[in-house]
Amino acid sequence: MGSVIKVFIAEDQTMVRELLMNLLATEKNLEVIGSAANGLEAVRKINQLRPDLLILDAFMPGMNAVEVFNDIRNKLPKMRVLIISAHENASLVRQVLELGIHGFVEKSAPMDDLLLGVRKVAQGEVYFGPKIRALVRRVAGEKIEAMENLTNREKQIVKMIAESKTTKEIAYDLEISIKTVENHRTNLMAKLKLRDIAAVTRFAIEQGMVQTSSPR
Amino acid sequence: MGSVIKVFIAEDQTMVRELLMNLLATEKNLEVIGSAANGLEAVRKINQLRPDLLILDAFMPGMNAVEVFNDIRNKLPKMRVLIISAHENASLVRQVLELGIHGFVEKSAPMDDLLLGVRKVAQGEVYFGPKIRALVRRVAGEKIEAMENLTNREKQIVKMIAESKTTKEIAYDLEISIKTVENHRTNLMAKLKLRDIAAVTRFAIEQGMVQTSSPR
DNA sequence: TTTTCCATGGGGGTTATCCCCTATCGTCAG
DNA sequence: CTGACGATAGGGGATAACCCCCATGGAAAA
Repeated sequence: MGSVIKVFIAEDQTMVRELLMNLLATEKNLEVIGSAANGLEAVRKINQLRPDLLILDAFMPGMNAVEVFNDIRNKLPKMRVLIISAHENASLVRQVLELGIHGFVEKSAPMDDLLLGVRKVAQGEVYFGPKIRALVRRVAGEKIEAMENLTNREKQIVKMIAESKTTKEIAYDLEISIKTVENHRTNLMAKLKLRDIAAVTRFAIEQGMVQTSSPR
Repeated sequence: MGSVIKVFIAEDQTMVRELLMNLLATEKNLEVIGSAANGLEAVRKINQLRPDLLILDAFMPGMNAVEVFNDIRNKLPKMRVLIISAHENASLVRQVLELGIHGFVEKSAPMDDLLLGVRKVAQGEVYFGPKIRALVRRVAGEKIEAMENLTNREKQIVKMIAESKTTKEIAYDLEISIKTVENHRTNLMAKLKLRDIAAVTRFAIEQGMVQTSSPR
């Protein structure tokens, strides 16, 4: 590969964004062609600029990395993606693996690991930071597995329960009977081995399905 | 102030830490005398190095900024502290204000605001980033105030509810009658304007009273 | 083609939550 | 001293949550 690789940076933390831009400016073969500080801006600019490599912060205002990726993957199937994240979130890591994203580095990693990740992913290889590798090993099981056992309907209802919706309201919203919602609730709680609404709510928050600052 | 200000940086994100160290190295009057990537390491080194200015990440592995500050405030009462945070957490901002910390800048703020914050706090002034200022205005009233209106008994019970304890279990644990617990629950929910367990759970998590990974 | 899984709906019951009330006793501030 | 507040305890009732059970139709997998 002799040509220059066009890089786009999507990162809401100004400090990190600036650092990356300065850092990559000194790299041969790389050219930073743009940046964004939130998900929507990122999607718009990426579609326009069509970079070869996207460095994407895991959590940005509005959209997370997976949502951004889903919005652009079909339009730019050859683009390579490196996720950087402040948190080693098990659920996110799993989604990232499933989506076939090429790299994931935690922000607490040494700078060398970050640069290595950028270079590897830029060259078409795959790279995961040390903590992410450890997490992938450790986490193969646990709640993520339980989460996978939930049907789409059940996931939908977990979220609504954690948002303080009552069974009646859920039934109305989904246009199904109260009894069906009760059955789904019973089944999902059994699968997750949870016994009450408080536990379901904690689970949903942990999985990033709802925020603490939900309505009501 | 003609003398050189000794700065210590506590930040787990390597990128941000490196950026700050490089950035502050070019500042006159400032000298970076050390850094740490987690709370314990920070406390140890700060006690040893006795910096004049501490730049402290809000959330680090093991201890958060408030815990670190509480550990060192009495030993180094004249040290100035600037918090930097990726999240604009209402509860944290309130604690920070109460503790008399001198500055708080969000990581998504422009670099100019960050540098301004460092300079102001270093010079003995107070500085809060744009989003933090907005948050303080917006939030001065809402849930934080409500939280303050809770009695100790009520706070205790909020926590237990969010930990999936039933009314009966709470009554047993606190050695009071079920009816008293119900009354406390009713009162606290009215004060917080919450209508069900899911909302109480989200509130408790938001306030840092419980973790999502609670038992059960 | 069976079998398995999912979504749907219901019967029937126990327990917990949620919402009104009233009331006593002690403490602390005005 | 009086009034406000917090912690305690209770009555009574409506609704929601929680836990079994069973059944059906469709889709997907074996």
